[in-house]
Amino acid sequence: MPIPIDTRFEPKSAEPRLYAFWEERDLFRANPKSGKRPFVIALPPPNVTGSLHMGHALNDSIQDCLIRFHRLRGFEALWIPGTDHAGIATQNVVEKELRKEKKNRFELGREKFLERVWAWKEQYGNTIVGQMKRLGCSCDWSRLRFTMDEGYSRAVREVFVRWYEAGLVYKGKRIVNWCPRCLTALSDIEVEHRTDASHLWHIRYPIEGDPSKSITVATTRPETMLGDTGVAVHPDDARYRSLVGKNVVLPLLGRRIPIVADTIVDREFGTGAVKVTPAHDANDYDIAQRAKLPALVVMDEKGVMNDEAGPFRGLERFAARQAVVKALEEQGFLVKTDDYAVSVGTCYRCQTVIEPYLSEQWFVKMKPLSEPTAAATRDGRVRFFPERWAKVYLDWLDNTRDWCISRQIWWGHRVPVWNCAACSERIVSRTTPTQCTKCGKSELVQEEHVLDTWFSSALWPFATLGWPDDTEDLRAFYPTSTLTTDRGIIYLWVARMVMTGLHFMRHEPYAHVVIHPTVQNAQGQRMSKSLGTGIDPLDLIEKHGADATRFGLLAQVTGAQDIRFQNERIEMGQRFATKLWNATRFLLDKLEPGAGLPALPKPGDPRLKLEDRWILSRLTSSVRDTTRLIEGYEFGPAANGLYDFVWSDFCDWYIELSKGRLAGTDAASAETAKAVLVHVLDASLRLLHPIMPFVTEALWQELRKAERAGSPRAESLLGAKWPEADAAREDGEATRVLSLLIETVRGIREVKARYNLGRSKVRARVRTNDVDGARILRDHATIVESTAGATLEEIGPDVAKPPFKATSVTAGGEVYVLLEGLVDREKELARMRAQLEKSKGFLATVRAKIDSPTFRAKADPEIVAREEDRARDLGDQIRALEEAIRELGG
RNA sequence: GGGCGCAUGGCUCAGCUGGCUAGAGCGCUUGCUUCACACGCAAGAGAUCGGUGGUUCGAAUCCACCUGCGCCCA
Repeated sequence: MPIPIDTRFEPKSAEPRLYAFWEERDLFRANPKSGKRPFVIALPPPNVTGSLHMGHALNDSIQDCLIRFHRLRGFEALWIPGTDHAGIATQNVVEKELRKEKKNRFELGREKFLERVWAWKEQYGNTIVGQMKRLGCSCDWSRLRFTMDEGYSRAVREVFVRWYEAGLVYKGKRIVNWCPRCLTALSDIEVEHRTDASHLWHIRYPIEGDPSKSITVATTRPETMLGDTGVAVHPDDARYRSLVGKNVVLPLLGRRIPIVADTIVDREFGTGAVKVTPAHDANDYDIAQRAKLPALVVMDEKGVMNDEAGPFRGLERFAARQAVVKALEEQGFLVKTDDYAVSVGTCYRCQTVIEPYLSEQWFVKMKPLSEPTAAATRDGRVRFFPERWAKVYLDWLDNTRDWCISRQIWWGHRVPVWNCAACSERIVSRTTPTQCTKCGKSELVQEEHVLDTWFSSALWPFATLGWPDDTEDLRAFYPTSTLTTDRGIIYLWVARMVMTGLHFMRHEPYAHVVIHPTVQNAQGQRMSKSLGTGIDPLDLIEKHGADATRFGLLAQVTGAQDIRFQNERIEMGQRFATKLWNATRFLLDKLEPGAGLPALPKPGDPRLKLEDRWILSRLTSSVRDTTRLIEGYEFGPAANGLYDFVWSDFCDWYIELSKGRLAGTDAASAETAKAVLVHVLDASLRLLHPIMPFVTEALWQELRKAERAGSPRAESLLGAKWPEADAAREDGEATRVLSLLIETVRGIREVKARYNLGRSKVRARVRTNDVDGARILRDHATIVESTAGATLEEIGPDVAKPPFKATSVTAGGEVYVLLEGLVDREKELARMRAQLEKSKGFLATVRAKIDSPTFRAKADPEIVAREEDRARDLGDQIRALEEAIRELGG
């Protein structure tokens, strides 16, 4: 009585059931006391506003693959999940809701608004968690964190205070990316760049005291000239050297401003002279710092020109540009206007053009933090996969500016700084103070700003584990092992996590950083909701199953930086899951429930037949390859290698070869075949589990039904062990012999296909090139006969050619298939001539090598020997083909 | 302007440190309802590996330059 099993795997119903099975048994929970070596991944926290997109799906598949792989390998595997409060994004979502109600946050007030955001978060914030479960992610949900939960917020304050006390956090005026619509500073990643067709305006600035002389500057933003406080040239520029130190009279406003020298000026750009507007350009700000020029803000926070703009006051910045150009032209200061493609930064939320804006903000001093961070990568403590990303990362660390950490929004960690209204004392505190530490009065006003979201996520690897408390988790699981993420946040997030980790934990937060490719759509475009170019991974899971989705995504991961999404790969995964299901079905049909699984004979046991030794040898290679590939984060080759092994080696050949034995009368042989089938299938399930957790778990449990009661086999595949590569199972001889047999089988099948003989059995003779080959074929004739659908009448080096036959020339000799008058002479000739041409061409290239004395002298002796073997085989083949052609009268 | 990635059969991609008669999946052609699987089995057609030079006994693989597409930084 075989073990019953559904004819088909239905991911839609099976996957949620299996996930519930894992969760009910709490199998994802990590134990800090286990004493096992930890393997830890901190999930890059998705935005609470987010839903699973293709980038998440890929990144999560990679992480789950690593976590499940290490879990099977005996590590204490911990995948820490969580979500990010995502300042501006979340605030915008709730503001949009308010707008629908014809309200805004200012009417509500800060406190009420924040209540509203929290309510929204409670209701919708865990959407993505459910979606990750659909994907099969084995996160330890008991440790789910949120960047604004109570403990985490304490970590944020702790960091701020400690850095402030160390002089690493300061308040100051700097140029920031300012969105005049959102009215806040933005991080670099929140600024998108596009190229616009615009102009380069050349403006003449008269030299003070000598109106006949002037210096011409080129600019893409003429309206900012109102805030010019200098003109800069390169110190080595002979054209302007005599002018440095002189003043010019600023057109339109008549202000006197100096000409300064600075090496940052590009002599090739425009006229080689640039206007300096320190309050509205980051480079100009730097020049001004060096030249001690004042900074003059000429527009307000909404981008409207202020009092400093004189006659242009009240104009919106782009209207001001027009007006300024017109005025310059009228007054004869405009020298010329060139067409020019200009790169403009825009707000990623509202597409408003970003204004580099001098504004008072909180900053983190970068240099003392970035230097040790760069060193950690230079000396190999933090490695990147692929390695090339280390360079990108180091370039940024070596040139980074101070980090603006304050944002003018409400949702986030409010800067833990209070100012005393009575005595102006600044209090920076871990806890909310009630009275001034200096004057004792309680008129404290907290800073309005909140911290950049990345400030809190920079603490992720240790704040999630309970820092600043000295928790058991922190001791057991920090540092984490591997971080996998998108290249887009290498600077913003990866670098900053390493900085904080080194600074507060005195240890880098992870040893490996895996930068996964970006998933593009089939046309090579970025997947984006607003462009409608995205594909929803949940649709894929719905249609093809989570296993198929994961397989398809992982199979596409190679070293390249982009992958074009191929639905075919997902379909491939789906068919693969079905294949695995059916292979198991085949085996279960031969097993009895509770009867116990047959034990695999030891290496060298004579019960193991050729094909047994062959598949066990192949399995050994597959175990070794898969282990190495996953350890090296080479998911594509790992997935594809397993696909080939299971499908081609195991299903196409081994299962086919086992059928005769299982149906035959030799009970011992059948038992051995069964044992090998069980062993290889079982190992394959474990190898595939990190990639396709659901179907492998389902089949594992089916296989378990054959076990006797009390078997030590784990109730879930999650409790199983990763297969070991057993060197004693390696068998080069079996591999060599089986390829000769496969060659011969293919020869016969090819003839049968040529004559459309379908499933009918044919009679065949095999002429081998040598006695050794003949012996092998005779020993294993049944293998050839059963898989080729043929009867081998004669085998040997001098087999007589039958009169009516079709011939197939193989590497080991010739196969004659008896055809009794069916032979199509033309078909045979065409076939053989084509093969002859090919072989001759190949022989020529091989000969060219062998005949070259330098080749013999310089190439590896192994290579030389192989080429000589090849030449001999080809010679045999060519002779056989020529003779066969002659016989047919060709 | 600097850096990086990609360019291989009709399509999408593998081919890491040079030894390949260049693989896979899809698509295409032919045959097969073979008792695990038609989401299948078997067989087949189809590529001078973007271009030009160079290094080498030997280059899809290394180097230089060029062309096209994409990403990042300034």
